[in-house]
Parts: sequence; C-alpha cells; structure tokens
Amino acid sequence: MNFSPLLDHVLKHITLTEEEQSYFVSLLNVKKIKKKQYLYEEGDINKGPAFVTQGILRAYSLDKNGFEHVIQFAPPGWWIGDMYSFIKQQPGRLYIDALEDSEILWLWKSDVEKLYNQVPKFERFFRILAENAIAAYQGRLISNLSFPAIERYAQFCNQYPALIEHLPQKQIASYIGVTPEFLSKMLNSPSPK
Amino acid sequence: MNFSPLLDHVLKHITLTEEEQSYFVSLLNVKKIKKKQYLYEEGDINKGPAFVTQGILRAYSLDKNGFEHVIQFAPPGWWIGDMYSFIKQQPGRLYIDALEDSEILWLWKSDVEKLYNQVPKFERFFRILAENAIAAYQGRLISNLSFPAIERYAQFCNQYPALIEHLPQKQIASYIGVTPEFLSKMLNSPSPK
DNA sequence: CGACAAACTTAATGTAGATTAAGGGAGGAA
DNA sequence: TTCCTCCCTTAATCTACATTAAGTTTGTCG
Repeated sequence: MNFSPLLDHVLKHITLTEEEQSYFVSLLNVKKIKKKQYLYEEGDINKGPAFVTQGILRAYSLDKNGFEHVIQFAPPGWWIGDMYSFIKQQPGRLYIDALEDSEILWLWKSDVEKLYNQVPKFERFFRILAENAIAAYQGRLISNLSFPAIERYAQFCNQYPALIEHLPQKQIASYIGVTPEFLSKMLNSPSPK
Repeated sequence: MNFSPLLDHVLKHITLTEEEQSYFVSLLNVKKIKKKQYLYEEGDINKGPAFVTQGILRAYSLDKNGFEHVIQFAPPGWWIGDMYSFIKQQPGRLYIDALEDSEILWLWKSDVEKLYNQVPKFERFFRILAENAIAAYQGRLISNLSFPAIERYAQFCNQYPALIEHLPQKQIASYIGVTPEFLSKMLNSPSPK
C-alpha cells in the first residue's frame, strides 16, 4: 500500500518525525469499496474520517420520498465522513457510497483519540482540515440560498472542473439541488454554455 | 469585564492552568456593537472569531438583487465569523451585524496564532469547535436540500426555541430560505401549528 | 453478439414559493 | 398628539422548478 498521498497531504500542514509518521501509518486501515457499495455499514458509528486514494465517494441524504440529495463528492485526496455521527456517536443521516470502484484509508474513532494523545500536532492538522471544511460549507450555503440553479451549476463547474467529466449528470443535478430533467433542460436551452 | 462565560465554555473542552487562563484572557478584545452596526468594517480580514456575550449577531450574504440571506444567528455563548475570509485572508462574502445591542469578545488573527504556540491545547479546543460547526452545517444543508419550507421552520423551532421569541419573523424567513410573505402565509394557513 | 439497465432528452402539466401591491398595527421621536 | 418606520398580514399574479410520462441513446455484461 502506498501511503504517500496522505502523508504528503498531512506534511503540508504539520511536520512529523519519521517515528511519528510510521505511528500514524500504523493506525490506518485500507478499504477497497466497489461501485455502489457503502463506506459505513448499518449503524457504524465508531469509524472516523476516510481519506480517498482512488475513485470517487459521495455523501447523500434521503428525503421522505426516497430521493437522494448529494451533500459532498470526494475524489482522490479528499476526506469524507458523517461528522454528526462521528461527534455525537449516534447514527447519522448521511449515506456514503462509491460512485466508482474506490480505495480509502480510514481510522477508528478510538485510534484518532490515541493519535491526539501520542502526537498532539494532529490536533492542529485536523483543526485546519475542519476549518477549511467550514469555509466550504459556508460557501455552499450561500450558494444555495442566494443563487438560482443555473449559477449554482456554473459555480460547480468552476470549483470542480475535473468532476464534471467524471460524474453522471444526475449526480451533479442532485448536488446543485435540482432534478436531472431540469438540469438537462437548462443545459440544452437558449444559452447552452 | 466578566470573562467567565467564555472561560467556562473553554474549560468544558480543555483544562487550563491559572496562568494559561489569564494569558488567554489577556489576548481578548471587548467590543460593544449597537443594533445594526457591523462586526467587521469594510475589508477587515485580520480579525478572528468572535464570541457573543450579550445580544444577538447575524451573518448574512447578499444576492444580486440586494436580498439578504441569513447564514447564521449567534446568541450569547456562540461563536460567529467569516471562516472563508479568516482562512484565506481575503475579503469574504459574509456580512455580520447585530440584531440587538450586543457585546462580543474577539481575537486578532495574529493573537490566535500566538495562542496556538504558547498553549497548544487551544488547537484542540478550536478543533472541537470547528468539528461541531461542520456537523451543524451538514445538518443545515441536508435540511435545505431535502425538506420543504414548513419542515425547515419546524426544525428551526426545535433547534432554537429561545430564538423564535426574540427574532423578527423576517429574519427567520431569511434563515429557512423563504420570503417573509410566504412564512406569514404558512403560519396562518390551515394547520397553523 | 444481444439484451437489459442506466443515463440523457423532450414535452405537457402541476405546484411551492416569489413578486407585487396594499393596508394595518405597534413602537419611538419630536 | 402626530408622524414615521418597522413589522406583519392578505391576496392576486407569476415563475422557477417539480412531476409525470414518453422515447432515445449509451453502456455493460453474460
């Protein structure tokens, strides 16, 4: 297994000795997830954040009519997880599955705690990670509340150009908060961008 | 000035010696904000998070038609800030003002960095704070994407019962993402809850 | 290769919520 | 008191987007 994408990512924010690095790596679990399989099994609450090394994961919620609403995509190099479930240690409201055959690295919640105690610098790392996520969520909320669908689509294209090619249109529709039919109509209408 | 609400809040998550506590307090700035005044002045990017001790603050974005969209309310005991602007050190997209005469404690960005160096336990404190905020934003997004307006209102009432009484209806309408007219109609229609 | 499912399109109809416009009540300042 | 501003309400009209229902194209896998 090649841990260097994750290590590089960590080392961008904090410095670690060789021993600290190998301790961190020793806590990591590898998991291969086939397309359509889930990251967490039913009621899995002791699993911590997951770092994507291959493929694409997706977090979504379900409404009462059974429709999916995409909360986040995670291509390689991104983290994904149900933060509510993780913090409160309660079953969450998020489903996380793979849109393609994928591979992730993940930590047990208890190992994350150990890591904080053994190498407190990781408190800093995950603080920075969390702050960036907040900024992203704030931006997403602004977008949802303040812009019409066509501009949310344009913003998505700007922010995630690599994803546009990779993702079925209906997933993008779900992310920006419209039906696949409406997105299709938007894209094939007067100003077809 | 009475710092104990903030100190109590901090001490719920980390333990601090007397000296650490007074060092922390020495970095705090107090500011009184009158109703309708702003937390940040034009282009203020070196100011860090603000902790509300009295009153209510509000963060909102503006759309191209000049309409306000509330991203967050902050009653006493809550933190508020423009995380994007804080992290990227760029002008943000959020306006933060007071809905009532208020009082806050705030830190310079540079003092937050000093605090992390002098008392690394604060990395842990702000990590926990940030993680909780993520959980809240995830919940808000789920709510916005997956539920109709009337249920978003019900959820708001459940989550912030104290705010319902305190806030003008139009602010709540803006938070749940509808016009004041429509909220009024909803509340005075068939099942008036 | 054939076939079955999944992805995209098109179009008719339906609806949640926006917009516009008007009027009424409560509080504050002079 | 009177005026003014802010807040809430009601109602008519409008629109962005959903729903339903075909049909078409693309992919995938036995």
